[in-house]
Amino acid sequence: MDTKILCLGVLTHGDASGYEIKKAFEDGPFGHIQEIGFGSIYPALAKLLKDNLVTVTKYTQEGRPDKKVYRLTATGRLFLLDALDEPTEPDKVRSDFLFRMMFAHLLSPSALEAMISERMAVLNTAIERLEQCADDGLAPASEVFINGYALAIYRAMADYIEEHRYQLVGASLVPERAVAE
Amino acid sequence: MDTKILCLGVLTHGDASGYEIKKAFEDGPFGHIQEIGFGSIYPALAKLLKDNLVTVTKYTQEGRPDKKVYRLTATGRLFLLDALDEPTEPDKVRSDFLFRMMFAHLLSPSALEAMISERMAVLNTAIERLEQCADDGLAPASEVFINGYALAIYRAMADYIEEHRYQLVGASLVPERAVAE
DNA sequence: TGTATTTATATCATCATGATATATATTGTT
DNA sequence: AACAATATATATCATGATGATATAAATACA
Repeated sequence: MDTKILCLGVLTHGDASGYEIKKAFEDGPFGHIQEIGFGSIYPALAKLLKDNLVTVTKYTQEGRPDKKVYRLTATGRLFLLDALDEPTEPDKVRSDFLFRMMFAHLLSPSALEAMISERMAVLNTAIERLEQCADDGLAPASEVFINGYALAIYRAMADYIEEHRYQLVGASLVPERAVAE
Repeated sequence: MDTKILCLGVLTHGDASGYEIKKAFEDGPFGHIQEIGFGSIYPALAKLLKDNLVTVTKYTQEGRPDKKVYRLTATGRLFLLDALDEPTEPDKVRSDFLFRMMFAHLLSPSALEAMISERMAVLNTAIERLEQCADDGLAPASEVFINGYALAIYRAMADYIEEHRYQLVGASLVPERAVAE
């Protein structure tokens, strides 16, 4: 599932520029799937254009750079559908936070507490935002499903951390006791 | 948080070869943090060695290639501690599965059902494995915390999908109804 | 007996990441 | 009103990650 397919996916929701595609993976409907950067998007769009999977229209603007709006072609739509038929790759996760928790016993209790509190703040912000857009009503079924899924996971994370954080902080305070037993 | 730091982290648990470091990120204690491949590990170990953050001992074996076992140096340990003090980067996720769910309305109901069922099977296998090693007892606090965290998330995913899968399959069966309303 | 998996390292082309450059309009703050 | 920060918009670059491939033999499994 490379950036080309991700771009084609966003373009099924309507024509878009590279900038708008990135936004779709930040706050937009694709926001909980993954992040992508300009360094991936612009080369991907160039390749898609070369292979006639998208077309482009330039809008010259005063002051700002030309806005290049891309549109899916019929070939591009078929290409996406073929990609969706291929085996689903397993989810990939990269958690800096969990890596740090592996070394809770090497951190000072205050540093550990700060990390956990910061993480809780991030999670609670995400939860609040999702709870608000849950009442929008008119979103398509897939978006409702994904927003609910993300909300369920964030809640599970926050609940678990809240309930078990003192196990970690306790272990960091009295490591010698665990060894003695 | 690059591969060098990840390798140093594993080496705090004891000397290891590149092969063993990879295993630690598959089934081992670092299994829920992220995946790394040989293509990242071997160059990272070479750089760590050059910077005197690790040492290496070669074990010549008959038939097999030399096993190169790496050991953390005092400098390496400090380097890791410094890295843990830097700001925690946000978690990164890449979900091929969720991307496909965004296009539930473009898939045949049977293909969609197959994807969801496969996903549930993967999740249930992971849950069973985690439930078994939850009874091990003698693991350090950090590993217990992370295993419990992973288990909570997998359960939340499986529960949510099980409860809401028919919303997606229903929408894929009767898309014309949603448009008409 | 034959096949698949595990042990073990290494390299390579391709792709992604994150930083940086450029330039202006808009919004927010003191 | 002046100033700073953010949003709009594209593009490139060095560095690093990914996944595939090569090599080779022991062990487990059918």
